Amino acid sequence: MKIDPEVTLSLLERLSRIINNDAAVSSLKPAQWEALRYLGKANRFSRKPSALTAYMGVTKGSISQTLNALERKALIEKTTVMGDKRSVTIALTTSGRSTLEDDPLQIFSKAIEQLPHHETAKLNSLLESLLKTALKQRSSTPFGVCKTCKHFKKNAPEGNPHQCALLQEPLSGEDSDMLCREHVH
Amino acid sequence: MKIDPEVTLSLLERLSRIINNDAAVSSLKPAQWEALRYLGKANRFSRKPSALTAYMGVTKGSISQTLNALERKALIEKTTVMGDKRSVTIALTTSGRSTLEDDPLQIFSKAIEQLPHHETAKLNSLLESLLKTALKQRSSTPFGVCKTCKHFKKNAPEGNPHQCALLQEPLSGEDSDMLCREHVH
DNA sequence: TTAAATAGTATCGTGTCGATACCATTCAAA
DNA sequence: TTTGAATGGTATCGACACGATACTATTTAA
Repeated sequence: MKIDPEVTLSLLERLSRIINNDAAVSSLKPAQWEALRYLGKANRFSRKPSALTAYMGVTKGSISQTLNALERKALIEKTTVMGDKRSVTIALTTSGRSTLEDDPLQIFSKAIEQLPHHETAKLNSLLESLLKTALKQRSSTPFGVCKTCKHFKKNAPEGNPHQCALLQEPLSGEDSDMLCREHVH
Repeated sequence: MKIDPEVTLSLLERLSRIINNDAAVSSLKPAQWEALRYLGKANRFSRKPSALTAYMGVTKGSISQTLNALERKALIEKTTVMGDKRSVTIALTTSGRSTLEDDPLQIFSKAIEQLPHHETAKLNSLLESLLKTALKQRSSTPFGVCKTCKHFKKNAPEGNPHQCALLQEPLSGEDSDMLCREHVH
């Protein structure tokens, strides 16, 4: 007996709509939520408009607007990075960080937590394979965390616990758990 | 060891964005695609603006606009239903039906088809439980197909193969595979 | 030293969404 | 039977999201 992909597709579609529109009620719009979430877990090389552009898969113009909105609401701060005057680094404000605590997406957290662990792992790998399929089509990248990256050098010799071999930058333990735009498996 | 729901959440979030924005490229916008998809698989009691409103979880004003757009593009047709002059029934045009053939969401179909069947079933049930959690919060309904409904009377006596006990209406075999707003498990 | 690439911003038009106001029609209750 | 509420839809407004385009400033390469 053949299982119809339609069913799965349909479930994904409805779930997507809900996740993407959670914001309708709250103070932030969907794109703003997603940007804020990203900025909350991206490492310092990746808290930039260009990285966010790649992550969200929209044009830089749109990102610029979304970031403007977040800045007007005092949830983020932009600072021109030293070394390259064109570039901008984004930091969450205290207010931004506390806003993230009330993420409407958390209603799903409980549902996910209630699943048996091995099922969660299974779900993750299935979702990941779907995501990869889609990302491949738009030649985008999955944005993993440093400690699972090819360039991650654990316990690098020079004082700092770890290091990124690609960017030649030290990584703290906390850094290693953050998303990076350069992530490679 | 505890598995972090963050990971699952993050995957769902990105997947949602992609699914919800697939439309950016194509001729139809996300909301229009979703409405068209729904209308393509909803039974005759459910091809109405009010049912679509419940399905998509947005206000009737928004639905009205989206349907206007689809009508302008000649993908659907509205006809006032006999019996209640306020009510409207929507039908896909030939053009609408052929548009559905090129649904951008189909890139996922292949990925899903490649999964082992028991995994697809597992994925479905996991997604379904997540969806239900979210729908419960907004006191909405899952919109199942007739043949899995409490009100479904298989092989009803009166000539027509099946029947809906709630609406007291005959159901063809094809009908029984369509979505209904009245669906109850 | 100039040309191209890069990082961002600004502006426009279309679409989405909630909110509100509105219009018929149907239904219920007095 | 009238009359008032509920129902099913539409129209319009303002905020935001998005792609497209045009633009600026800086960096890099030739």
